[in-house]
Amino acid sequence: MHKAVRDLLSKMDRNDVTIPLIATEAGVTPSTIYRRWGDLQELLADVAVERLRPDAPPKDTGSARTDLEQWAEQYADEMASGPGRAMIRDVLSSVGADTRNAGKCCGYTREQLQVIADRARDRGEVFPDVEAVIDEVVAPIMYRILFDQAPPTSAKVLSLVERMLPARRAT
Amino acid sequence: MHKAVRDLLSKMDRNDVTIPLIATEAGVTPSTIYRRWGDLQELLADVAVERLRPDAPPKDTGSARTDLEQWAEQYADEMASGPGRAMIRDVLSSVGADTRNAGKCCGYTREQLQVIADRARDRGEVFPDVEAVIDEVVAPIMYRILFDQAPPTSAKVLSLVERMLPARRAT
DNA sequence: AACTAAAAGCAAATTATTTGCTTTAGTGAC
DNA sequence: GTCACTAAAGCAAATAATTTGCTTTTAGTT
Repeated sequence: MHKAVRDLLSKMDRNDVTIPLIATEAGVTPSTIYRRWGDLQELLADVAVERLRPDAPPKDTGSARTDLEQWAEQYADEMASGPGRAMIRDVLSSVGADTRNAGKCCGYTREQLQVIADRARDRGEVFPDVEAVIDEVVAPIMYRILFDQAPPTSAKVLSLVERMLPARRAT
Repeated sequence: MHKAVRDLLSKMDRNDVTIPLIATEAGVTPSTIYRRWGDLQELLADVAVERLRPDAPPKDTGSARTDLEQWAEQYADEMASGPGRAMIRDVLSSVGADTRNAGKCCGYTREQLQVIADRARDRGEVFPDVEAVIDEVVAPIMYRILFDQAPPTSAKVLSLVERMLPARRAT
């Protein structure tokens, strides 16, 4: 079912996919989908959460600073892209008891940052608390993407990272 | 029309309001609404943006620090409440060309913060740039509300504010 | 008053959603 | 292996929402 949705989303406008369409694509009857998910919103949210799950830990670039820089830039790019924004919207739009969907995404981010933080500790580097990174790097990026006309530039993302970390030693 | 939607939202579950219902409440035919707004999402977004517009400038409490503290606490409370969260969701869910809706909300916030900043300047106080306040206070609050299980506590909000401002002099 | 353009009404056609009932597929007991 | 039993899926009819073409009203202009 998830595959059918992904296929359709890649082929057509997000506003044109309907449950009967997905059912046909998946070779299934619509009522099956209605009974399992309730409505399109929930199904799309489900698919979006899956697609937002990182498929690999952040790249190890040798230092916490560059790890975080690269991770943050990639995160910002992915989330600010058309598909990225659509997925975030889908996740946030699923109603009712489900703060769980959005919570999962936040959880993925925490896990990724924790990997970077653990590596930093293992190297003996100082590194801020993951929650602080969420407040000072992740949150501003996401806020700009969701509410602002222009997504954060690469320079902006880097400046957020710099603010988190101890001053760079002169080369 | 907006009034009809507000009345219905106060009476019943958000997931049970439909366009035909709103049309009846407003004494209007459904096709009128479909033609003007396209779908329920857009109409709800429209109403939500209106309700999110502040009805007064931030209270003048005598100092930039307390102005910002009080504003931030009220902002966090309103946005984290059930209705607040629903309105944010409605605003973010409106699709298509409309980053405009979310942009308006961001604009309201900017205006409010600018009032506080201008007052601070008039008093001769130092005060950070509004964009920095958005990054370091507003964004973390909103991120926690949208993605985290628990909304930010009052203490958390205050600590975000403190970080923005020059150290408080000992009394 | 007559003309015009935009908005609203109306109703038929289409499409999506819900629901009761039937069928199928999978699981464990014997 | 076969027989119940359960959970999920199919099917189809009923209901509800959405779209659309066309007519009517409304408000503004001459």
